[in-house]
Amino acid sequence: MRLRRSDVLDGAMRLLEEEGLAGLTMRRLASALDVRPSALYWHFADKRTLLDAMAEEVVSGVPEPDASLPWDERATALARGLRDALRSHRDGARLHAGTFVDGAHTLRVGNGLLAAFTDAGLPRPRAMSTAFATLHFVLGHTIEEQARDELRAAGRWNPERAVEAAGAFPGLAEALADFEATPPDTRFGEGLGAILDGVRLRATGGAGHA
Amino acid sequence: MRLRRSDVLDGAMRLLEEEGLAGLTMRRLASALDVRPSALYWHFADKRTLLDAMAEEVVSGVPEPDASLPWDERATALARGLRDALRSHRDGARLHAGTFVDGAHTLRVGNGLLAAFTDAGLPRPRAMSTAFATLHFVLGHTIEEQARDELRAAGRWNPERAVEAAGAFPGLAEALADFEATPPDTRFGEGLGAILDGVRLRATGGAGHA
DNA sequence: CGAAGAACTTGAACACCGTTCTAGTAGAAC
DNA sequence: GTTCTACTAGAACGGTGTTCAAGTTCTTCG
Repeated sequence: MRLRRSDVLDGAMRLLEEEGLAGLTMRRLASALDVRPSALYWHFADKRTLLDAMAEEVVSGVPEPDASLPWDERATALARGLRDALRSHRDGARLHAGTFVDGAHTLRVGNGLLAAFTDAGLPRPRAMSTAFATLHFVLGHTIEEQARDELRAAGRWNPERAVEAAGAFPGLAEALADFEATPPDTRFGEGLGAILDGVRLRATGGAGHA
Repeated sequence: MRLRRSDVLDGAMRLLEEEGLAGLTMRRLASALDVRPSALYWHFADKRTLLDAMAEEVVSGVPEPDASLPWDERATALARGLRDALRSHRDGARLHAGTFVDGAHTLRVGNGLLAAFTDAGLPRPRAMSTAFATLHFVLGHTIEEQARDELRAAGRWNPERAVEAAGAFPGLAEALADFEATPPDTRFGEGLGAILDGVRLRATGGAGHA
């Protein structure tokens, strides 16, 4: 019963769920697999390589949307699929940050968005920039979403400090209250909708400046 | 010549520039300040607290745009200001990720965007969601931008693997070439422009679905 | 001026971490 | 059944964040 590369990867994913990214150490992983730490280094050159493989594993879960759907539904499916994939693993977004454009599956999602936006009528370079902007929005949103969850779970989340800080700038307290009151799902949909509406306006020739 | 809290913070910012986030350790910081590590813990409860203060320091550099400007110029100034602030420090984006909505200055920028979007004509909850979507786009974009720089500097950037992976999906190689060919500034402007055009369309009542 | 108390630092230790190395064992191929 | 490869054990190296009792320096006040 030897150890295989896939065993290490699976064990790492399981450990991530239980302990979070900070608790995922080579030593803990080794002992969970009932093996000495040095054995892991036969299968993965170093921890960074293992984390990269894990990140790729996460994104491989994003389904490919039906090509017959209209462009906006395809784009929505990809963006939501990526968010769901990241959220379905603890610290999934932070795990993925930094390995962003690299990796076959990430590029696959990016390419799907690119196709959707060219189908919408955007010229190629603009469609490409918008596709990656969408990826960046999803990543940024999910990082913050999960960071919030993690902080709350660890008891490090102190609303009173934010409220106190709010007093220093006009309108901040209300903005904060609005932010707290709106569920992440809704905020995500609104942000994505703004981008898609931007594509719609630009596809019809009414391009703004930035 | 005692050590003050601001000395520690300044020293940490300087060390970040020289060594990067991974090289920023309490021991190195202490020896740079000519002090024993435990002395730092008088001024900051732990490393996390120090990193939070550093993140806040970074964002404090975002200038407040002239209130008399039209909404879209104000939004552009804030988004670009945040990107520049993050980029003006090594690993600035990664440092900031995870501490996102917290912090007075981050909320100040978010609030400025909110004001811009309500002035554009968006109803309040929608303006708020879009403001944070913009923040998330900026963060995601800059994380990837700096990660790329850092990987390239460390010699971990291998284009051939990405190109090889590109072969597996139709159209991927071209997308990748486009991505590489477009400067980050342009990509950033296009992404931001899409969001702002989305606001324009939505402000005139032509709201899409997401 | 001198004592009292607060502010701050030291030095040593604790329990971890990623990684490397040599020596050795188990499995597959012939 | 031997040989070669794939894989693992064990021990060590040089780090890491953090804690704590003991000591020092500075400030304040009688």
